[in-house]
Amino acid sequence: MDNLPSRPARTAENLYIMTIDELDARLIALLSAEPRLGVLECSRRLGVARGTVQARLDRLMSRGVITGFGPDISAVALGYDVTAFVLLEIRQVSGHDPVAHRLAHIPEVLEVHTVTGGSDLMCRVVARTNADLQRVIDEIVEVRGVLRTSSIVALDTPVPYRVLPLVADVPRRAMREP
Amino acid sequence: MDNLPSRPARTAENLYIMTIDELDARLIALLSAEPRLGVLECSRRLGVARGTVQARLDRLMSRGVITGFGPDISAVALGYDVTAFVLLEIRQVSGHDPVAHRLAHIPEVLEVHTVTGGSDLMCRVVARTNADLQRVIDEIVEVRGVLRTSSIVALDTPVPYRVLPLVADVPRRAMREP
DNA sequence: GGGCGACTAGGCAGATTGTCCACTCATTCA
DNA sequence: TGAATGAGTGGACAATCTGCCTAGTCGCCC
Repeated sequence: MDNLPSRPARTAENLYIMTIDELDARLIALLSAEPRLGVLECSRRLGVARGTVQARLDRLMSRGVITGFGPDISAVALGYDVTAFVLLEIRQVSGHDPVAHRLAHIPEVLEVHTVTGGSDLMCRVVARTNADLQRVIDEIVEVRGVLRTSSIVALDTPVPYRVLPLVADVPRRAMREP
Repeated sequence: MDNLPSRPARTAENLYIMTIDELDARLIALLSAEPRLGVLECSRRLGVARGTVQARLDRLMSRGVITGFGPDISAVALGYDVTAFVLLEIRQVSGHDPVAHRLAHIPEVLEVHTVTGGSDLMCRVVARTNADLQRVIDEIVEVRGVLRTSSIVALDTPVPYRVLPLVADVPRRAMREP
């Protein structure tokens, strides 16, 4: 039918930045909604041949758009009810990486970014309780190279992490732009 | 062999907060490493019977520890190279939720939290370029109820989002604590 | 002692996977 | 214009896995 290839838009290093087409987006949405679907069932739902789904999946994975199908773990279900973002000021001379590397050894640190603005690093941490958060922050402060921290506690998460709207938007945007 | 049940630690509403045991942790780690493994192959790798793996998986899912196996999408691979955290100050009278709801309509907004501190909301956004980030922020500012924003741009992500260390830590912690 | 939950080991029919093939259609390019 | 190329279709194959079931063992708790 419509034979729109999802052509690579540009190359950076050997990493393809690609524009996905509408079928890719539908496939991703379908797999997000019912992740345990097999290739065959996907092809039925999408109304295309099984080989097509297989090829699309292979391409999405080899181009790095889909990085995996790892199980999504709920920290809350494990008893970690408190989420916070901790901004770090660090001793600049030693650089960011050694500090980030040491932060990575704390299990409650789920994510670390180097950032612009008044701080140098920002990390996302979880804890079991507010008191437990104090313990985690203490562990962070003890990391060599960390000078100061300030925390932003997340009280609620009205929009949990999601990428689907973005995925759906890419083909639309590609449509509008030549 | 060791017959440690992963017993529910406490109940909140009808949501079980559970302590997982070491086999659960190994299963999650295995599935994270090779997500497309079937139940049978998992049982071989873990050295337990197929039925056990099946039962463990069912329980982890029904208790909400594993919330799904959705495909992990790389925003970068889709051309969204810029990540930023935007702190919002909002008109308090209208409340957080209406604003969060409107923010949810912007595809580039990947996550929204209500937070403590000087700001009211914090969201994680992505954009294609710095100029594109300006566009996204403009869209956010235009949301009714938003008074002011300040942005923290993530330059690099030395520790990308992960939960595995936490998962591995839970059985250890349960070991230490009575 | 009996009940209960978790685990092992095995069997079975049906469905799915990976991997072929031949063929069509549209686009690109010499 | 005509050949080559890439994407998709529809079908086929053996090998494998799934969902579901049974029976028996082990450890724990009332």
